[in-house]
Amino acid sequence: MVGKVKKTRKADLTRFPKRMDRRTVQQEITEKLREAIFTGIFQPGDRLVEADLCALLNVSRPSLREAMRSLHAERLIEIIPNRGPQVPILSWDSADEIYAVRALLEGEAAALCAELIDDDGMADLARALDDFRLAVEADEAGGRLDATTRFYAIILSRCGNRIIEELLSGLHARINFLRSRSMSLSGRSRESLAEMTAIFSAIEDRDRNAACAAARQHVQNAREAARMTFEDKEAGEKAEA
Amino acid sequence: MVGKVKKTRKADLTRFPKRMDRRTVQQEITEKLREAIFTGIFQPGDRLVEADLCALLNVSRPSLREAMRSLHAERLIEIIPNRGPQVPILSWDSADEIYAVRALLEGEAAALCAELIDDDGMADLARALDDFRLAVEADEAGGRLDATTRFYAIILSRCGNRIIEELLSGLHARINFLRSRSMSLSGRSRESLAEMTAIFSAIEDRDRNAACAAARQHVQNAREAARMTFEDKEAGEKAEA
DNA sequence: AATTGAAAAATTGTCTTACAATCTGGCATC
DNA sequence: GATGCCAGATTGTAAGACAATTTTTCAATT
Repeated sequence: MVGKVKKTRKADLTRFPKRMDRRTVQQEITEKLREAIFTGIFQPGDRLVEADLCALLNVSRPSLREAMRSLHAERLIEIIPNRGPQVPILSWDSADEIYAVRALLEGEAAALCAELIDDDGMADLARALDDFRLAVEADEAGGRLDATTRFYAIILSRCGNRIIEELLSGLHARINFLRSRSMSLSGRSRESLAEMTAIFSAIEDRDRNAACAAARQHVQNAREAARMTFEDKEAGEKAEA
Repeated sequence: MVGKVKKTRKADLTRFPKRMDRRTVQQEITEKLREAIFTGIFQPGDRLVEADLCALLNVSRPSLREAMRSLHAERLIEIIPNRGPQVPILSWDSADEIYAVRALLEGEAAALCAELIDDDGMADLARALDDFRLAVEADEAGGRLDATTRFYAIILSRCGNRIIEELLSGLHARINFLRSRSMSLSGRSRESLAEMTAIFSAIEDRDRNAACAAARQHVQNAREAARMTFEDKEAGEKAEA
């Protein structure tokens, strides 16, 4: 056996996807619940009662609880022992910290993207930006959020660093409800358009530093908008009490 | 009811910890398994068979599977459908991406720390650095890793941004086995000592930019050391085949 | 009227058992 | 040496059960 040479070479098929389409029940639950939190069907502070969700989703408790653990590790829910899971109420301080890290990571992503993106990617970016422009002019909230999400997804997928992509998508999920709230502030979408255009131009020019600065600026402005909705909400709650 | 004013004000006790010490079974399992991966008891590529672990830890399968979902969401294990969980084999490309993000985040953490740390924190940092120096001079591998971990934990806990702390501890867990490997390279610990001293000095001087640069440099050097152990290992594996 | 205390109900944490679906490895066959 | 098939191992999922804990209800008390 030693020193023997193989005559034919075979492909390493160990990593070939066996059943790509098949998704497990727990995966489906996790995705559905994540989506529900993401879109605001479950509001911050809502408790997620296991029995209710099992009945709703038609799954067993063990499967549901596994999904809960996944969401908990993603910080999309918090689990208080003997009390169960609930959607966390994000303080402004925490949200602010998330915006700070977003600025850092999105700046880096834009910079890397400026160095790495190809013509295909630029075409995709241009299309997303155009869609956003159209949605702003037509004043369609849904279209704006969708186009923004696509715009960023393209940058993240082309920045050459999957870890950045992974961390940012986690952070985005945690403050998504703020994004939809602040994006509806009057005038915010036109500012957004200008900022995103700046990012686009910098990437088009392959200007690493400009892309970083533009992306950071965009996050900083989004942070300001979010802060305003936070203050509004707190004022409203005080008036209520 | 409307317009009525409360006569007395009571503390909001809803968030008071009811039973701080009590930990659930699933929490304990998760921590034990995380620790086992962290310390290398489970090697990359190892499969984690549910039945075996249940017997080992004396817990039921549902509890174990919940723990697995947590670890999966933390990317400490991967779960292949119908094949089960296993410790991921990190490619150099992935590790490299992690080092890039570490440089970004640890640089920012050091910068923030330089602005925020108080005298207590500096004293803690000085102690950790001293311990590291002693461990280097005594050539104690365990002591070095321990002191390094403490040094960084202090910086992270004092940087004022919990998200950075959270993300970095996740990244550290994923490349911990590389850290212990590369830290045993000859001469690496003396370099580390110099780099950590530079970080310490910059923070002591409250020099934001210098702290950031020093921390980034430290990560870059650690990356280089890790790359070498990767090449060694690949060469070794080729020779074996 | 507000507070306290205890019983009742709801909910979670955990284990056990069960079984179908899928993967793995060995054996016979070509 | 390749192919096909069967048995064993392992995972995915469900259902049932029960103790521990929290929350609610409601009457008794100050």
